[in-house]
Amino acid sequence: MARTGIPDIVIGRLPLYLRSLIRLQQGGAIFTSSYELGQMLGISSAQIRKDLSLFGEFGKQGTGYNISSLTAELRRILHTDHEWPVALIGVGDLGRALAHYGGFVNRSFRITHLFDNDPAKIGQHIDGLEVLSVDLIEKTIKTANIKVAMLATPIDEAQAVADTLVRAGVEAILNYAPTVLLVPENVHVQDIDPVIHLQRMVYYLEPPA
Amino acid sequence: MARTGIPDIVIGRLPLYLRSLIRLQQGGAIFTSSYELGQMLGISSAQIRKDLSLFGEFGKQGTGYNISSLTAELRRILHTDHEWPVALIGVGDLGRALAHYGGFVNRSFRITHLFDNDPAKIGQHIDGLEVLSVDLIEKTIKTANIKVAMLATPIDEAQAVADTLVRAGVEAILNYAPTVLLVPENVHVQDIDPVIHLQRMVYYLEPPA
DNA sequence: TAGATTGTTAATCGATTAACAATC
DNA sequence: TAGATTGTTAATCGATTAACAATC
Repeated sequence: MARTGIPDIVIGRLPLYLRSLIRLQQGGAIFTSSYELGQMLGISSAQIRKDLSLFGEFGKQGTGYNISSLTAELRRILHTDHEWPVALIGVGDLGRALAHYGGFVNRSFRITHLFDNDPAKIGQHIDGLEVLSVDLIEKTIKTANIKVAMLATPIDEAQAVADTLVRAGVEAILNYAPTVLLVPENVHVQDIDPVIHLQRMVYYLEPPA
Repeated sequence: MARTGIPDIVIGRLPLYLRSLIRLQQGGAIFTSSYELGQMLGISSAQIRKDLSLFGEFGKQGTGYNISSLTAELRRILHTDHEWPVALIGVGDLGRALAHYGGFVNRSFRITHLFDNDPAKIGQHIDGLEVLSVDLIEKTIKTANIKVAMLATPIDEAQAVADTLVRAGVEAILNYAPTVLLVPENVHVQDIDPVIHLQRMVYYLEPPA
C-alpha cells in the first residue's frame, strides 16, 4: 500500500514531475532523463532519481525514462489514474471561475456538484450544473460518495462548511478561504491564499519610496 | 538589511503568523504566546520563537507577545507596511475573480492595472479599472513603477507575458498558469495551480471503486 | 512571590547532494 | 564499444525540537 513511509515533501513533487512529463509528451518526446526533468523544474537530478526510487525502478541506464510509462506510473501512484468527482462550495466570483475552469478534467478531477447558501444563486445553472443549497451538502455528498471538495466561501462560513464536508465523508479539501481549517487528522487540507504568496515575495523586494 | 541569511522557509511562515495575529486582534486579544500561535497554525512553539528570534526580540518572558506590536514588526519585516500596486494580466474568469476579490486591499496589495490581449475585452471596465492592451504592459508598468504582477493568462501565453513583465521591471510574479516560468534569478515567482494541490492530496485517499 | 514564557543552545531529525558502480 | 544515465550509498547540509536559564 505504501501510503505511509514516503515523506510528504516527496509526494508534493510528484505532481510537478507529472506535469512536466505531460509537457514533454506533448512536445513529441519519447524518453527523458532525471537531468532534463530537473532542468525544467529547477530541481537536482539526484533528487528526482531519489524520489522515484522510493516507488520502484522506472528508468534504464543510459536511456533514462520512457515518458509515457513513467507518466502512467506516477498517475497510478498518485491515484490520478481515474477521475475524481469534486464538490465546489461557494459560487461567488472565485467559485464561478473554478466552475468554468477547463483545467481539471484532463488532469483527473471534475466538478460534479455546486453548493451555495444564497437563495438568489440556488437553482441557477452554471455550465449545466445546478447550484444546490448548502443544506443538501451532507446528504448529496454521501450519496454520491464524493471525497474531494473545493471550499470557496467567505471566511466566516468556511469552518462550518468544512465541518459539514467532514461529516459527509470528504477527506480532501482545497481551501480558498484565508483561514486555518480545523479538521480530523484523517482529512487532508491544502490552502490557497494568494496574499500569503504575495507577502512572501515582497519580503525580497526593495520597499518603494 | 538582512534580506539574505534568513531561510526562505522561515519567510514563508511569517505571513501565516501575521494572518493569525490579525485574527487574534479581531477577537480583541492584546497578548499572545508562541504556544497559542502554534496551536492555531499546527506549528511548534519552539519553531515560532526561533523564527521570530532571527529578526529580533519581540516578546517578554511570562507575558508573551503584544499582538499589535508584533503585527507591526512583521509588517515591517515583510515590507507589507504599505500598499503595493499590482498589475493583473489576463481578465478571463479567473482574472475577473481576482479583480473583484476584496481580500487584497487590507492586506497590503491593490490591483491597479488590468491587461488582456482580447480586443473584445480591451476598453472594458472592471470595478472602475479599464482593461488595457498587453501591448501597453511594458510602458505602463515602467511608468507606474509596478513591481508585483499576477499572471492569469492561458498557459500558452504565460511565458511571453512573463518575459514582458520582467522587461518592465516586475520582480514578483504570482503565476496562475500551470507551467514553470523561466525568469532571471532576481525575479521571484510563486505558483498557484489547484490541480497540483488536489493531486497531492488524493495520494493519501483510497481510490474509489 | 510563583507561574508563565521568552530567547537560545545543543541535540536530533530529516532532506539534499555528491559520487560511483552497474548497466543499458 | 563508448557514452550516457540509472539507482543507491554515504556524506553533507539544513531544519526542527527539546530543554532550560533568564526574567517578566
